[in-house]
Amino acid sequence: MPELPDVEIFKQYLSSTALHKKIRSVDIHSAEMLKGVTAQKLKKTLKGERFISTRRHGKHLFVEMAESKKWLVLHFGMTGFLKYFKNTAREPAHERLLIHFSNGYRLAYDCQRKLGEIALTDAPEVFIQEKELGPDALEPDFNVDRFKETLKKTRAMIKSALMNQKFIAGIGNVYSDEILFQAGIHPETRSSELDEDALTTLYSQTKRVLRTAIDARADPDHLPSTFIIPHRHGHGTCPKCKNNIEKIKVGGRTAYYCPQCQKG
DNA sequence: TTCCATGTTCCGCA
DNA sequence: TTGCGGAACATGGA
Repeated sequence: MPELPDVEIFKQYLSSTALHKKIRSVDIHSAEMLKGVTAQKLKKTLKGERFISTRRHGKHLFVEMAESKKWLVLHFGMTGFLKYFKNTAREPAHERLLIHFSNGYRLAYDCQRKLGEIALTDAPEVFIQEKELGPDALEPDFNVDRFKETLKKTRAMIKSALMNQKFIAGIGNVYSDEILFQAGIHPETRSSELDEDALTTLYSQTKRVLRTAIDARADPDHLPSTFIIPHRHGHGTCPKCKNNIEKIKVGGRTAYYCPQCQKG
């Protein structure tokens, strides 16, 4: 489930495995996932390089190269993840990009449904601007005033507004449900109708939920029992009031919420 | 077999 | 004109 917390974990994973190692060769299995760069150009750019640093903005991961100073950009769609391995037995099933290092290890970008994206950019800032991405949900500069300002100016349903990457980068379907549950706000509430108190609560819960998820390594099994995410499938019950969780469509996406605890 | 899924983008309508 | 909301996209599992 690659939303902000998941991508943060991918960033930590890549940083602790694949940095500073020489890239011997690159295999591109699904060239249609490359955006704005040809397979030939990407291979040529990566070959002989070393990754030296990583950054994350919302759901995008940026990996800097030592020589060219360019950045590899990875977006994970609904099903993407990374795997660093040596044994072919550990090779994932839907590799779209495979980077071979001179130490014999490989870094696979696996994306079963191919809704992710592989790109190259001169700088993360340039990419973020071109994509018109909003501020990262966890960046310190994104304070309560900017959060309120952003959400007051749209009449979209609050769940849709939280998921709009041009407003705030990093929140997807699953964590928007969690944030709204923790804040006690109904997902279909019009964003512009939220009062100051509701917005203040929503802001602090946005930060808290995302940080808590990162601390849990974005693993649903490690999330607090007070979270709704573990009860998000099947016929779950609310961890606060024990009533049944409702499943509805909001802006075309599946939303789970507690009708008792989340009022419009 | 049909439906549904955590992602973004595109198009029609208000 | 702008922005919202549903459909489409690619693929596979229930």
